Amino acid sequence: MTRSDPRAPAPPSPAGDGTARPDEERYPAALIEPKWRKRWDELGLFRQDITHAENKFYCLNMFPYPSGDLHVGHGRNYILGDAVVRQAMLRGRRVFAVMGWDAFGLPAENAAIQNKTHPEKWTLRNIERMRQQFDAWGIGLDWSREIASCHPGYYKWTQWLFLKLYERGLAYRGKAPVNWCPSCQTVLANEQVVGAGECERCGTPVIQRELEQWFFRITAYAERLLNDLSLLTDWPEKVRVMQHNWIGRSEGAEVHWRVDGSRDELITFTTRLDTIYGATFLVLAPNHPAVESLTAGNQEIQAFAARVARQQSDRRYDQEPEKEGMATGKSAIHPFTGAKIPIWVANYVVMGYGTGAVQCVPAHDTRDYEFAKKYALPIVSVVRPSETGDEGWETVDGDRVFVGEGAVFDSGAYDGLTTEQARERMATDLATRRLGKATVQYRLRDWLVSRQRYWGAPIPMIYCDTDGIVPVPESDLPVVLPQDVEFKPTGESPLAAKAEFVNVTCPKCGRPARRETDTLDTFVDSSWYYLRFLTPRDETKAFDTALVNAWLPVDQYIGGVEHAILHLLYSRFITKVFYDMKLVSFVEPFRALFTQGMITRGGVKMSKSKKNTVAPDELIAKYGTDTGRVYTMFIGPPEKDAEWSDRGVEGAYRFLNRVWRLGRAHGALVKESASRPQPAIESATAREIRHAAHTALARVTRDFNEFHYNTAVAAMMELVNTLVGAAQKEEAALAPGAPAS
RNA sequence: GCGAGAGUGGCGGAACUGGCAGACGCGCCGGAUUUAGGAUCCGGUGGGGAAACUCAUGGGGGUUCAAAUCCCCCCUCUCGCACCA
Repeated sequence: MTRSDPRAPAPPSPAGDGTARPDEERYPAALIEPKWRKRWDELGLFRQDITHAENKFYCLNMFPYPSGDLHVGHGRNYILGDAVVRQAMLRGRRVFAVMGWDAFGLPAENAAIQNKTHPEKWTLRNIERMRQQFDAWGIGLDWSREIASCHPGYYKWTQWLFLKLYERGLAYRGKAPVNWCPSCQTVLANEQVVGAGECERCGTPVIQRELEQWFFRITAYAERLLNDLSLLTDWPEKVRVMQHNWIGRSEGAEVHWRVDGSRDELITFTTRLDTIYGATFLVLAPNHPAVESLTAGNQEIQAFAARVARQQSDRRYDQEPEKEGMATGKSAIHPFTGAKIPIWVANYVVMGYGTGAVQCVPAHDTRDYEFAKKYALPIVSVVRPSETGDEGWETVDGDRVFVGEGAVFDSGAYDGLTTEQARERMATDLATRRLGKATVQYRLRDWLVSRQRYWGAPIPMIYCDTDGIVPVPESDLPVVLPQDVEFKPTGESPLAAKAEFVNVTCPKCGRPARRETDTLDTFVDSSWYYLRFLTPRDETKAFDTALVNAWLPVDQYIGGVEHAILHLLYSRFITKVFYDMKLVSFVEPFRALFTQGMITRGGVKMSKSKKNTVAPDELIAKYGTDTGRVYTMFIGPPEKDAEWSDRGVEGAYRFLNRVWRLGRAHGALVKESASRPQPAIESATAREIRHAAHTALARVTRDFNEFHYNTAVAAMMELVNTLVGAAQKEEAALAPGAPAS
């Protein structure tokens, strides 16, 4: 921003004294932009009096993780959001635009280990830095409402949320596998497992370990989360579909199979109960709980199951692996025929879906067919296609397998029924005999919220030898994260090594007890933050029901598509829980959603680790904020990824200079003519200008409503081109052959 | 494999409900300015043709007075999920 930089905006020289030719005059961004930012601040333009909510417009960008310097890729999100905010404001909406920080999480902890600083210090410094950058970008925000999820005044209420879920039976403790590095003795997040399942730090193969962990029972809300997607008409179709698939509802039936020669029972889930007369074997997932008892003493098969289970958990293959299995030697009793069919363990059934046990009908399922062929298991057809043709036929290794619908045969009392009728009847009959029933399965799993990490909200629970699991009383919140802990990864939360933290008296019996030392997943922090901005400093409650009901749902939510599933699903879930608690009156937190694309450079996402970022500070120093903003808007369709181009930036800069020169040369005229009555007969040029202005107006309005900022900028460029052309024509007409100066 | 989206100049991309394909920008070419280069400003710029014209929106068919846009078949790419029982 120094004057000596030849590219810096030159000071205006209206006298045309020879230091700068009029056609070279630059837009003096360094003078103008700070002036206006100061003015907005003085006016309190973005401060909102929340006591009035009529005509409200709550616009929210997904709050960022304070990772340090922002680059122009981040800038795109906030510049788009700012455009939405300013348009709404100009249209007289009561705008609510706020910013916060998703400030807990692993990177802060890693940075702390690396730089020997405290995560909090690192985080707060980054926040400070990023706040300045937002300001330099001219993003209009009500900073008096800023929140940070790592602040005790905030996470107190994250902990409160946990207690509320616990009270309602929606938070529970259960076993779950974690990624474990045997060498580092630590739990690893999925993203710390690299290559073919190795520890990011030391390269040791990562193993799975079962730990007691906390879960949120989001599956209890699966049906509503699915159904209410239909309310979200202003969400991108893509995101709705992703959520739909993630929840993954399928209707089918549970079938109980008695294990021959034992009192044990296996439960399978199938969507094709109608084919059960064709079931010639059962397959269990390698980590199915029954595997151990069924194969007691058989080391070979247990080793096989363990190996295959590990392979499954890696899930780092491009194609499906070759199907592999071993017979357990045990059989199950077919609930309809009484036949004994063998029970196998195989790698193509996973524990994470259904019951982890399936009936196998090789004649009507491609996977079962493939497996049956390999191990020479019987293949029994029971469905006859209702129509001829290729409908419902699949090809496996050159063989044709019918997986479609039709009529069943060789199926006892059900012969002749359509597959659909057979499914219904069979389910009813199973239910009567208490051997099964029609059920609905979801792919969605419960939300594992425990993290064996330091930098997060402590889970407000206490373990007492007498009273068991005891929640921390609400009046004792927040459970404050202690400052001085050792961050060395040890395998459990660093909090566990902190005696002053761990040792506590039981709130029930007063005897010595231990605190939970795990912290909450940061997605818990972000699952409710949009409710906090209305009353960011309230120490008496998480949010104010009346205010929240007046100002929410968020009218426009903006963020990256990378949050299309988890963050949005969790927020929707928590909102529904609050709805059930009668704390909010709406069932969906975000009325409209816009997911913008990333900025790439050299074809890859702009990121610090890729070393392909463009620093906004340099950009602003060289061209000014508005150049960056115009370019960012113009770079391409906002919902798509866009490649950064330094040449493109210069184009935006040229455009702004054109506007500047046009204004300086003709601004006075415009002002004057505005107060003059419209002449009865317009000149051709005047008509051309009027037409261009109205066209631009219409297009920009339409484009803004549809997030087409790239074409809105183009429309304004066109208008300016027309005006410059018109000005030249007029000058030529006024001074024929008489050069000025 | 399933689902979603996309294929238009040298490049990013426009084209509202079927109505002049290529807006706008980058690049390139020419001009002005400059000792020169850069920067800046002005103009030109899909292919072929001297021209009238003509050919062009991944490929092939179709509907229509009229198709980038609608229908059918095929190809390619991107993203998401993935042995979902």
